[in-house]
Amino acid sequence: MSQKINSKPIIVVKGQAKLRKSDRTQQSILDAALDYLWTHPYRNLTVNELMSLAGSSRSVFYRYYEDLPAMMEHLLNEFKEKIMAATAAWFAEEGDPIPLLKESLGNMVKVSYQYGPILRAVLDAAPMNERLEKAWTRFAKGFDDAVIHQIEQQQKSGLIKPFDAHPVAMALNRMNSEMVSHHFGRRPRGSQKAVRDAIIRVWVATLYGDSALNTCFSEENNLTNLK
Amino acid sequence: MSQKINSKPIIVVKGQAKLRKSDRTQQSILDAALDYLWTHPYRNLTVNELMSLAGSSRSVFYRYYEDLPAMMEHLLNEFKEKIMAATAAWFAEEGDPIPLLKESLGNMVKVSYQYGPILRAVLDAAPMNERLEKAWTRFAKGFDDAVIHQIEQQQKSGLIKPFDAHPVAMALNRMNSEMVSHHFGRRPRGSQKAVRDAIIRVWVATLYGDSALNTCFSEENNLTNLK
DNA sequence: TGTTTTTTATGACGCAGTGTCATATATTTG
DNA sequence: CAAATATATGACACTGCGTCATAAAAAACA
Repeated sequence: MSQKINSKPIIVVKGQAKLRKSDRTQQSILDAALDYLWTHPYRNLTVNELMSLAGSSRSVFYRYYEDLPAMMEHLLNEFKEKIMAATAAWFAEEGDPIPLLKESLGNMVKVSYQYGPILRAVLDAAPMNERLEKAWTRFAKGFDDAVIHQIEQQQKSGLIKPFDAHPVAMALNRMNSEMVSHHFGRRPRGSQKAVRDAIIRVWVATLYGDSALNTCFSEENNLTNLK
Repeated sequence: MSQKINSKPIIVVKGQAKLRKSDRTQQSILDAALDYLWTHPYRNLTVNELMSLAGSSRSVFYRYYEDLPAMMEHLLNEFKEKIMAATAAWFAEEGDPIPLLKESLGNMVKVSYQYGPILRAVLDAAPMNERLEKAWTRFAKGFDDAVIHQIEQQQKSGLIKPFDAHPVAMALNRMNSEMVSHHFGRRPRGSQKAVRDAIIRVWVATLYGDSALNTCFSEENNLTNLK
């Protein structure tokens, strides 16, 4: 069972916000986890190893998280917020859908590049643990539903040809997560541009046709220049 | 370490090919594994559980496989052969590429439908074990390379527009494995037709453009009718 | 067939990692 | 600075793994 942690307001000393000990400990655990996951696979992470890096004894961990998958779920939720904010454009339903889709996918790639190991570790860990698997499934389904809705909306207005949006949305989303997890999940990371271009190509060709693609890749200048 | 298993020729009794005891034991292990994986996730499979189902004691298992991931690698290799044979058409480089691609993808879906839990279990187990992860990576890379080659070939002949084939091939292949693993990996399985149509749509739109798609889904009759 | 040789199966062992205590030590509060 | 509360610790039992020495059996030989 995960324990209750005191979460009273922080104390302010000399104008510096001083966090509670518990908050600092928790942060040191998360920092250690991130550090570790940038260079090692999730499967090799043990509570012992993690807490040595974090600078506390093993059993302290269980005061903060039920187990490692629970900690990963925490990291997944942080990632979720970032990715939701980053992809909002296409879902906003106002403006030209094709540039908006490009923007959303580009931002998705950018955020994933930054938080790569979190996504990778979650994807790696999910099949090992029922709770985390469900958390990931919920996250993915939320995304699927949003994309399905968007496709169906634009099918009504004739922008997208009619087809069963459900499996296509799933296919495209799974492709995205696998691509970014594979390319950005561990150092050295792959090329952001190559991944973004490939993803945009597949999405745009599938949803809007290859004519839209031409406009897409002829004027590459309007994309932030990335290495 | 995995042990050496006697592999002398089989004995024939009363016209019936009688397998060695060791062969029968190994088969009973694989059968039990398959039975199990149709209804339970890989993460819950223990050597104890498996060998109870197979009808031998736990340590017998280690005479046949180094560990569970090694057994999964064995199953992956069986799957690999089936899927290679099933998708040969598009790679054969003779005939009209678009119907051939449709055929290959359709067969891929059909075979995956049949051996769903193997693929799912391999994908689930791979991140837990370095050896199996490498085996899966090798398998996936082989497929990627074949698709890359095929795309580049058809780009030269002008059939496919020019773009970086590498990440696109990867994206499409990962999409495929995630889709079939998700839909066919456990009972009740999803609709074969929905998955196949979605996959074909994305591949054809991406590689050959949406004009090719029209020909594709207007004459659905030439596909074997599946539920 | 019966006997020897080889193959296959078993239960017991030590190991690594987990999650949970009762207890000790810090930290915050008044 | 003392009381109250929150946090950290080491030791414990438990599960599943992989490896033995040894027992049982199947196959080979005669």
